Amino acid sequence: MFRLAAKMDARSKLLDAALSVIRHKGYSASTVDELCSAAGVTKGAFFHHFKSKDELGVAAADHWSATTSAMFAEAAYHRHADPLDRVLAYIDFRKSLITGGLPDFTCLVGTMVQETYETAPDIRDACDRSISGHAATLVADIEAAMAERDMVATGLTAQSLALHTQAVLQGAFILAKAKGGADVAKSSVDHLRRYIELLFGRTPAA
Amino acid sequence: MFRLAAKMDARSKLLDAALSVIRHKGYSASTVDELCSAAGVTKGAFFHHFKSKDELGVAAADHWSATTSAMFAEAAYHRHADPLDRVLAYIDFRKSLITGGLPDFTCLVGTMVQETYETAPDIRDACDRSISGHAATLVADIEAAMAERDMVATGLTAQSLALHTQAVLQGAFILAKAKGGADVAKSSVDHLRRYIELLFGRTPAA
DNA sequence: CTCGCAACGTACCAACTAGTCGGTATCGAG
DNA sequence: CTCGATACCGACTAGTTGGTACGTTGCGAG
Repeated sequence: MFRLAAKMDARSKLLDAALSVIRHKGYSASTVDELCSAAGVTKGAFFHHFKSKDELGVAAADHWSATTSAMFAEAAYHRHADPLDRVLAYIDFRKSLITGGLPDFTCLVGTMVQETYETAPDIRDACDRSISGHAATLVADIEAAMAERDMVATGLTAQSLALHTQAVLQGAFILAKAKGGADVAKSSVDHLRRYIELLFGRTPAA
Repeated sequence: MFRLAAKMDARSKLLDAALSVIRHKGYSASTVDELCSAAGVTKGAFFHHFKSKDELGVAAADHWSATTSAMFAEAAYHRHADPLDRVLAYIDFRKSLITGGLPDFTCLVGTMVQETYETAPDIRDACDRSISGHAATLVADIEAAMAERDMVATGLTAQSLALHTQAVLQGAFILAKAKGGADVAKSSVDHLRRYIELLFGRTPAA
């Protein structure tokens, strides 16, 4: 039979709990027991669904990718006619997401990859898939915007600019965590927007 | 008597070891035992110098600040006559540091703050001091460059641009860790340079 | 209904964790 | 020399860690 999960099963509860707990405390400091109690599930259920803590880490990153990509796919910034407008609207959308508590708007995979890039290659790969996969959704629009302005000869690639947007966002989250507030992050996103406006020859707003 | 430390004492060895071990495995995953054996020191020495693991975390962040700030103070990028040239040379310098293995060029405090921003306020503050303090060393040059071009009215502040440079660097490190290579990071630093060139009305090189 | 299997729950363990505690070595002051 | 203080050692502990063993429940197939 197929698995429509009308009722939330232990696996889903664990994955959702993982997103929250790991974003609060980091991956290593998140214990299996804590993950279980946050999910309202016993340890037996945990190791029934995941062979190890690391396997949950991979699944959590994949779950994060699925959740966020669904959210961005539905977002309104795609509706602009001009490709550059879509890119700028994406940035604005990202900025609008920076609200509430730090664990609510920071990135799970950005946090996890810092702790696991050397010790858990599977998790690192899952984090890379998440970040690079999301960046890839921007490439087409950036490429179209570049083509309209024959910027191809500049040596600058759409792929590299797409990755740069993610770097700025990840860095903005780190600064926000260090300073304990969201303002720095928003300000950095403003700089990113201004960069793209300047790059594509549009006069910055403010 | 004053403490000239002709011979490396246990405290210094522990701090140096901490920089290395934590950059490899993150803060939480770095155990006290491992820190000790990496430093060639016993556990007794550890808890003689530090009341707790968290206290070492704070000391490690401070030690990182001291080490890096000494290095940047001596660097050649200060020697340019024009303030904007100094800022751009700083960026080039940062890019030139991105070589070798990932644990060698990534940032200790950027790694630590992600794991501890909620659970260990003392460590978070130490990380903030390190990042914000380093950013502050750029403010004067950015301000001078802005003044020369009467950019003050734009609402853009030197402080915010200085912090943005750090955000880009931190984000570049995360991307590098995710992709397992330094190239993404360098590319992001190139974007940062181009932004500043465009912002200050200088034609980008490549 | 029975069978079988996936989805859990409970009790448990070996290894590891941060931190302690009594002891020793060294060194400068008096 | 003695005295005291600082630096360091290493065995120990109480609690925690990821992971296991085994029992129970529920549910769809035949």
